Amino acid sequence: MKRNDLKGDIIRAGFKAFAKADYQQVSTNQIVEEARVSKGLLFHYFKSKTQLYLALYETAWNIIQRDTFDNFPFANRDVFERLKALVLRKSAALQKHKTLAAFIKRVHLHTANPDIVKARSNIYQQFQQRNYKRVFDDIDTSSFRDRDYLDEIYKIVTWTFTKIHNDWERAHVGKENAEALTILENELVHYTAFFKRFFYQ
Amino acid sequence: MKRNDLKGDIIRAGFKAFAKADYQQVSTNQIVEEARVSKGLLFHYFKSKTQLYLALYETAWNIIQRDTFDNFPFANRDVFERLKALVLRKSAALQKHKTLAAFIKRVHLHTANPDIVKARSNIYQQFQQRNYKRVFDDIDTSSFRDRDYLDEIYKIVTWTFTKIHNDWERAHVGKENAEALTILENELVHYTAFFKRFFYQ
Amino acid sequence: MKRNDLKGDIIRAGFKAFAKADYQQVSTNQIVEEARVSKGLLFHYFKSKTQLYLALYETAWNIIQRDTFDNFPFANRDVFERLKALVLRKSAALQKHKTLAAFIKRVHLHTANPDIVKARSNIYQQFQQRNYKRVFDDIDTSSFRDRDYLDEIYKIVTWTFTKIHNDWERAHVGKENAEALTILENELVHYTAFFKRFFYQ
Amino acid sequence: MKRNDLKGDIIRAGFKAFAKADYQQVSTNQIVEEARVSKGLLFHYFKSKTQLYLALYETAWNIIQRDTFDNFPFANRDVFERLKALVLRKSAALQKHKTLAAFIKRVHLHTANPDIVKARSNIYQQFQQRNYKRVFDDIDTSSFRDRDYLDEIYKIVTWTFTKIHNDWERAHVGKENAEALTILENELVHYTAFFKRFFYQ
DNA sequence: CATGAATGAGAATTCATTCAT
DNA sequence: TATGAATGAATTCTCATTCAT
Repeated sequence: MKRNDLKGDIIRAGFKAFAKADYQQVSTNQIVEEARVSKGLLFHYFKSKTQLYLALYETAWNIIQRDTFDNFPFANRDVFERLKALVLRKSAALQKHKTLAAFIKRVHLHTANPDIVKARSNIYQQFQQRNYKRVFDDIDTSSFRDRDYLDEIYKIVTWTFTKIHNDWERAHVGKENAEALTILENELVHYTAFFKRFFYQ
Repeated sequence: MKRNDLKGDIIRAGFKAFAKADYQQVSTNQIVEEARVSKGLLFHYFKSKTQLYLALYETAWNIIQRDTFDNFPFANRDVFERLKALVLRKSAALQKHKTLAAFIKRVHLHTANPDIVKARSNIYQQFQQRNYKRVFDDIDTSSFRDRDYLDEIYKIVTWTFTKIHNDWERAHVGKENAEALTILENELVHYTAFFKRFFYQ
Repeated sequence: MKRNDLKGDIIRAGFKAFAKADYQQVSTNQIVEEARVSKGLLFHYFKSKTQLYLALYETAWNIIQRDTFDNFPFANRDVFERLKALVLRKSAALQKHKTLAAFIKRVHLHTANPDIVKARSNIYQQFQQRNYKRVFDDIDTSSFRDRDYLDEIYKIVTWTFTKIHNDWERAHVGKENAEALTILENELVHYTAFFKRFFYQ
Repeated sequence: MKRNDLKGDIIRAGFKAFAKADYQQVSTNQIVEEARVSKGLLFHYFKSKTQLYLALYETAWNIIQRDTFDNFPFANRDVFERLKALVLRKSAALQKHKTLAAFIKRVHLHTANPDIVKARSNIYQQFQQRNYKRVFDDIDTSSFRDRDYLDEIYKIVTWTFTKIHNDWERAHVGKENAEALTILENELVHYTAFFKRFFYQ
């Protein structure tokens, strides 16, 4: 742990600024002032404002992912339980890191710069793929009624949970209490039971 | 019809520019160049870029509203039919004025400037109120089974139609054919029948 | 004649600065400070530093050309005399406008920016063409021994005079006295006589 | 031969960069990146960008000089033959080291920084003096018709050969074949014979 | 109503140089 | 020797707004 983590200061200042305002609206001046760092240092670590923005985005997902998969119940090899845990833990992580959550939301809203849009969706897809690879790894398929339709089932479950999560997020936007998470959990538990009933023997 | 409608030129150039790019992204220079008008004239008619933006927003809704209520079937005093017509005609108007539709969508996405956000939602609410006042004016309530619950019924119908419209819009974003409108109409017709069945005698 | 010719001030400051130092070495800051003008005004009149540079180059040649052809002895329809006058008057004009001469020399030395190099040589060629078109207009060819070789003769004379001028310029670089011009004139007179002797009847 | 010749890497990278672009145009960053060396090391070996530039210039001439005088025919004590050999071997050395040749040309074009201009011409003169001192050392003057005019003769020959070399260089700029060198040699041989005829008994 | 000259703060980025390790 | 973090002034260019005419 370095005494002077100026790069970290820049990153933190960047999250703070870009969580509150749009890419365009935030100036590199603001960031270096907030970070109490020279103008040059920002461009020493990140070769442009755009690169900084994208690096922050990647860092944000890294943090969320780390929290999501830290102590993840991989022991449970049931696919529905795993997906439920993924959605729930990711939501919890985002609620824990409010600045990151706000930042990520803003990045997704950003449409002005096409290069950013493209790079952002590449980064996002990479994280998604990596997550699902881990979640679907070493799944126990023995309980399934009909193993010929595993792919379809996986997709339907993934989409359903995603939709449930999105609706919940929209409904609880800005709210941060634990109660909201319980509501989400109940919803997921309900559908998990539903899926097991239909797809398991 | 004036020979030189320079204010109109500014407005048209504004719609064009702000439909393609965000508030921040568009410069007043771009607009006056597109409008082939002097810099000063823009600030003569609109005292700031923000005021221009908001004036355009108001103008956009005025145009949509004019189209919506031109030849509106006020003769039909049935509340469900009127609401159905409102939604349908507004959708048609937005499909007709594609630039305005794109512009309005962008304005609603804009979050950077809080003053703009506030003023925009005031304008929007005013239009909504005025619309519903006209639609609910001189309604024939004689068919209702129970007139004690009119308020609740009105709200439910309004919300339902709004939701149907939003879902339809998301599903047909960018598409512009008449077929899409027919789909919306069928949906609305279906629910109109439904409401009549339950709420009328 | 405007009281406040700020654009002119920028141009004069530009000539002064770019005559003393290379394109890169001169900052737009220096120029606006020298011209006592706001930063924005430079970019109001010239959309970039490069455009300013090229506009100055064109302006410089315009001035030299004006001086060269002001009261030009077009009455004399002898091609050799005209060419002699062209070279001599151009040299005199450059000696009169020392800053312009220094500026032009620097522009020709500039090799760093390929866009500038290309645009500069286009401008230069245009001026050359225009000059020669005027000089060769309405020439009296009756004295020529053999009119079949007019093109070749014109070229040889032009090249010879150009070479004489270049050698003279290199030899008298920086010197500014009238004596130097006399030397050039004598040289040109000498060759003019030579050409007439061989090419006229 | 050291394993890690980092100073040499910097020098090579410097030649490469400054051969392609002007002093101003090349950044120390470019050089250290090309040399795969840290920023600090450049300033450890060369205390400033200017000092690096001048050190490179001196190094370049050292290399050219080494090649020129390696196996130089000092056995031949005839002054004309020695001068001929000097010009010819220097030209050959520059054709062999194309990057150095390009670099030296650029340095000579540089006018922006007066300190550099001054220091560069000092270095150049030193090399010239040293060269001529070696060439004129232990010359056999016994063949001369009249030894009172040795100084003048030396100067005339030196200037003549220099002029021949310059003209040849301008005519063959960029060309790199051995044929060009032969042309230069023939020219020099011719004038050497001429000088001997007039100045020897 | 109409022009466009004029402003100046502020934007992103570059760069030679220093210095602690 | 060797690293690369750190600096901050300087660079070109943008832009909303004002104002005299």
